[in-house]
Amino acid sequence: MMIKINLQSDVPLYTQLTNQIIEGIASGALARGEALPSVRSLSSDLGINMHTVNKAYSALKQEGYVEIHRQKGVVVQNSLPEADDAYYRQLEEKVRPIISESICHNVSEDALLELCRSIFKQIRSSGKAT
Amino acid sequence: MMIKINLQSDVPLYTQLTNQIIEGIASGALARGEALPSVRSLSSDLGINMHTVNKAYSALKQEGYVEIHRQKGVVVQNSLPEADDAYYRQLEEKVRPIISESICHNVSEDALLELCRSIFKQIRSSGKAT
DNA sequence: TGTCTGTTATACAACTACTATAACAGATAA
DNA sequence: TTATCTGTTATAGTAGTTGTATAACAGACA
Repeated sequence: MMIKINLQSDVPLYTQLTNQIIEGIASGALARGEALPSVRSLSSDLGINMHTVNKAYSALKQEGYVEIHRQKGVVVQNSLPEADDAYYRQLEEKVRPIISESICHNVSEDALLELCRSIFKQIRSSGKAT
Repeated sequence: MMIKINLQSDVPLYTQLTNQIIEGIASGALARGEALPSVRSLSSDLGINMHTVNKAYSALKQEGYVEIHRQKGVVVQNSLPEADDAYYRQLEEKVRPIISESICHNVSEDALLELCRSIFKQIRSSGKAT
C-alpha cells in the first residue's frame, strides 16, 4: 500500500499516517491480518523519524485498528472495533462543526450528503483497485 | 446567544468559540449584522483571557464570517462566504478521514447520512428556538 | 475628556510535534 | 550461540501552539 506524506501540510505527520492507514483498512487495501511495514523501514522510506511512525502505530493500536506481535510487527486487527454510543457521540462532535460551516457557505443538505456518498464510493472502489 | 466553554476538552478554547459562533450564524441564532460581545466582555464572562477571544474573532474575520467596525465591534457579515472549489476540496479533506473511520467501525453509509440529516435538522431548529 | 472599541507588543508557562541517539528485550534464523 | 529483526523506552533538543498576563495605542463617540 502506497503512503504519501505532505511535509507542507498543517496536518501533523503522524495524523496523516493514521488517516491513510485507516482509509487503507476501510477500503480493503489493507486486509485483516496483514502486516504493516516496520517503524524503521517506513520511517526511512518516508524520510521521517522513527518515533513519528511509532506514534502513529501506537495511536492505531490504542484505537483498536491493529495489534502488535513482537517480531511479526504491526498487524491489522481481525475484528475491528464496533461503533458504540461513545463513538457516535464523538462522531457527532466531529461532524457538527463541519455542517455548521457548510450551512454558512450555502452548501445545501443534499450537496453535503452527495459529497459523503461519493467519498464512500471512492473509498470502496480504491480498495478493489489495489 | 449562549456560549459555553469546556476547559477540560482537548479542543482549544478559541476553536470551541469559533465553532459555537459559526453554529450560531448557521442556525440563525446570530442574525446578519448582529454584533458579537466585545472581546473584553466575553472574555470576562467566560473567565478566560482577552487574547483567546480575540484569536477566535480574528479567525472568524479571516474566514469571512464577521467584519469589524471600530467602536461598533465585531459584526456578523451580511454576505457570508460562498463555497468555491477550494472550499469543497478542503471540505472533502475533512470528511474523508471521518468516513474511513466510520467504515472501519461498521457504520453504514445510510447511518452516517442519517446522522448528517439529523444534525442539519438540529441546527436549523435551534435557530428558530432562540 | 472619558470611555468604549479592536489592535499590537512582550513575555511566560505548558504542551505538542518532530527529530536525534541510544539502548533494551523478545523472537527468529543462520 | 550469535546476528538480526521486531516494538519499546529513555533522554534531549528545537520549534511551534495554546493560553495567560500586563500594558499601551488609535479610532469613534457621547
